[in-house]
Amino acid sequence: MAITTDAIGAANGFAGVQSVTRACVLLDVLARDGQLGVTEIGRRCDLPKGTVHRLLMTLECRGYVERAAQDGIYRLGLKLFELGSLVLDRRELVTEGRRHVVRLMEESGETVHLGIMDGGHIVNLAVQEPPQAIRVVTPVGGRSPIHCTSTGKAIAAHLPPSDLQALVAEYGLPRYTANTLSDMDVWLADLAEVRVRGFAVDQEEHREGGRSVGAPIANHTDTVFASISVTGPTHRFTSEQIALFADMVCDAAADISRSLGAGSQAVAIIRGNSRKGVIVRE
Amino acid sequence: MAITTDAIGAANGFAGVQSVTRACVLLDVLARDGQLGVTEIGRRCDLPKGTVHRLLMTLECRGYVERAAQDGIYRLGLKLFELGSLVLDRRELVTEGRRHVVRLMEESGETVHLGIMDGGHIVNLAVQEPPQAIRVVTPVGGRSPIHCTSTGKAIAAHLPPSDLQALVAEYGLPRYTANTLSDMDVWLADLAEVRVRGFAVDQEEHREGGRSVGAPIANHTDTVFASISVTGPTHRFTSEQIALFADMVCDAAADISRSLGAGSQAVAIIRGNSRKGVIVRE
DNA sequence: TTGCGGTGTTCCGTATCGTGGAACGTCGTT
DNA sequence: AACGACGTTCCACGATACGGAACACCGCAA
Repeated sequence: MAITTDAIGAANGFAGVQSVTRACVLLDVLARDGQLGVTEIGRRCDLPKGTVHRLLMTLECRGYVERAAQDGIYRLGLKLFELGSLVLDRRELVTEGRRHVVRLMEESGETVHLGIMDGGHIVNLAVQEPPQAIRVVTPVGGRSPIHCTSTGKAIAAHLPPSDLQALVAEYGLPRYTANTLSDMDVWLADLAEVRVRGFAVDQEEHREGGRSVGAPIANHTDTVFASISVTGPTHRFTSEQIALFADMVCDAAADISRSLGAGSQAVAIIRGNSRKGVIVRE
Repeated sequence: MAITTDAIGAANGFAGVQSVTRACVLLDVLARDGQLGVTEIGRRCDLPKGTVHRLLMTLECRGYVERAAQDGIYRLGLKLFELGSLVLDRRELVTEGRRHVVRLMEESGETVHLGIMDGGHIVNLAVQEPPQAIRVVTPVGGRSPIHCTSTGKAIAAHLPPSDLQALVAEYGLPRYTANTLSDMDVWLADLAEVRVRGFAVDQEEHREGGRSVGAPIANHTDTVFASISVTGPTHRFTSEQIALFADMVCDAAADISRSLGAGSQAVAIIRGNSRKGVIVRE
């Protein structure tokens, strides 16, 4: 499937500056498919060779792409890494959250994710994997769906209904496993439960054999904008374990929120009204 | 000073696609100065408001920039973080090197840098800081000069003379401290010494009060392309300590090179012909 | 309230600029 | 030697981005 120039929120007519949009598409293609030649890139995004070549040269001048010395194969450049690192530096969330992420990993012995919402998806800002043999691996910077992960649902639960409608209208509730909540009403009911409990649970809704527990993080304006979660194989996520993990995750989320300046009432909401147990689908 | 649209290697006439180059400049400005409004960005890169606004909207559609909800202030977007993370995933160097970086930090008790050369500078791909109170802090993704850091000199020492000439012709040997080697001949002599010893030493040449020891890393084509170093305050880098650090750093560099598939003769070169001591400038 | 200086945003005629097809040079393979 | 596939260069055309100016909106001060 060719990556198109359709913009993210292009319901309106604005398509953006053509060549800039195209340059972005080239980067998307390189991000998805690794390293490619001019012709191949042209094929994948329906552009003539000449155009692709010109755009790539421009991006190369700026360090956004680079090419293997001999064969003229292009790949993403270090400039992107440089800019990407700057993005995180500006987000106190990561500096504040990192030690909690590590501690939570050590406490739980499972993979910990710290995520933020961006354009209908969850972006993993930090990941800490346990030294376990069987563990979940998700790359830093990777994106996860919002409707079937505990990080996603922890945030979604605190979004205004209109935003949820808009999100679902745009992305739908695509099915990943047999357990994915792909019905709007069921999903909304689950989110309501998340609000009551204070934490979200993903029971193999995203990946077969994987469960996770996540809690929301609020900032100084008392708005939920991020979340933290532990993830692991189903057999280590029994009802009792989930209850234990939930306590740890909520504590961590509350700590991070406080250190970001969230008010005590927001923290109380995060911690949930009741810690009633989770019914595990066996 | 306004950031211009001059390309990196624009000795030739090719200036790139105008709007793409401009978009890159906008990102550079945002990277340097944090978050800015449309007018201010326009001022800093000499573009009319309308143009800046149109370009920013395009970049926003793609997630390369984002804006605070209320005030229309732009900043770098998470898409850049996403792409930046991918750049590293593709570089086996980082996955192979990270555990060595951590081990070296623990062994030495000092800050460890893993760097690669890009466009006349060293980019720090990984940094590990010790839990010391006094320590060197350099952000991941940050750039360092090549002529006055141990990471830089470790790589430069194994570059062909013509490349060195070209680098100096373009960037010069700017002085950072009183110790900076800013004379070409002196610098080349230092690099020759690096080749003999197998490791490079920076004696407050980059930062007042900071010393570092670095060794080159070769890949499967037996080409030096990266380096690893320990950095710390001068008082912890005596002649004896430097000798100890040098052993550790060279071992780590050799290990990483081997795991990247470097041949044994390349590793031998990296390890240097003689480990004769370093004369410390007091 | 009424201005004012500062934003961000939109508009539209113009000519600049990017476009893309086709031709070229250069490999490696048959 | 001929082919195919690649990256690169070229150039006339016209679509496209440009940018100045007008607009809308705020917060502030008089």
